[in-house]
Amino acid sequence: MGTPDGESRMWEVPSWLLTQTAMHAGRLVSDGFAAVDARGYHFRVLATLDEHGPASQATLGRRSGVHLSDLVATINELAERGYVEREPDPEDRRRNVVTITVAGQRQLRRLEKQLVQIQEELLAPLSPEEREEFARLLARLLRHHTR
Amino acid sequence: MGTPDGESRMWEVPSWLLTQTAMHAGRLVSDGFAAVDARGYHFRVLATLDEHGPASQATLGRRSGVHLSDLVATINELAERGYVEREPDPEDRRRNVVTITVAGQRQLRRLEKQLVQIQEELLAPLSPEEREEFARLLARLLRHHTR
DNA sequence: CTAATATCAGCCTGACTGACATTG
DNA sequence: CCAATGTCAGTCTGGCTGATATTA
Repeated sequence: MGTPDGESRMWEVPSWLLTQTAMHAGRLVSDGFAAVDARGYHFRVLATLDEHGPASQATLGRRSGVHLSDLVATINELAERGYVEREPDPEDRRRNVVTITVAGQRQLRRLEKQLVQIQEELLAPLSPEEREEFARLLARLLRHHTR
Repeated sequence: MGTPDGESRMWEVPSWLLTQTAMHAGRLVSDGFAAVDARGYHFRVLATLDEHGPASQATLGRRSGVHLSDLVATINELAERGYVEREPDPEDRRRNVVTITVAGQRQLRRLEKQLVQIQEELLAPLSPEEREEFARLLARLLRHHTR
């Protein structure tokens, strides 16, 4: 693949640079997570549970930004692996209370470690100052496009 | 959506900033292209045809970086709209020769115009110098991750 | 009756894999 | 027989939509 002729003009289009680079980042992330039998949603859900404690799926969805429908599958996967427990709430029988387990906390730490390493790989060619500038610019764009 | 609690720590993770921002960029691009009844692959294929002239699908795939399998569908769509013509190559009957039409060139110009406008929207909060720095950093990362 | 909650099935873009038939 | 070409079906991640059933 590399840089086929037809793609050459793309290197002047910021949106192209952005989405392409993001694709590589996405691969690094999903590969890194796959190495510990996880995927992106696992981290977000475990991190949210760890930070805020047990919650219903609806609350968890609101806090983590993961869609309710996706949350169902994610919690299935996490529960299968013993990283969370899903129990009916006796106070409101519509709800499931989801709780992170000790094994889940261990897994979260593994995921955090992976994430650090992934950032290193992703930003390898940039100096510390450039990395900061890069993050700063991205954050500004992201803030602007998320109201 | 905005910034739910569980996402707050994400704002320190460059890969997250990158993929999220790219998601917004991707939406801008596909919305902008959809406004002229197109999608991303259309631009890449039309631009390649315009730059290099008629080619077989295999060649076109190599030049544009679009996968052969996706190219089939893309050319179907472009041909339906009258933007390209697909004819069997009399010299090698395995091949189709794909040619951009005059209407296709008009469409390409529309897409290019959209693309310029999209960059403006995407980079709105950045100064000209910041935009350049941003593109420069992205290009360096992308080059590094594409061997 | 309405609202919240959980579940399930399905869609979308872009990149990609694998199978297959035709032709060189 | 092998290689190139075109086609088709299907996979994946993340973010969605919509329908449905249960319970408050």
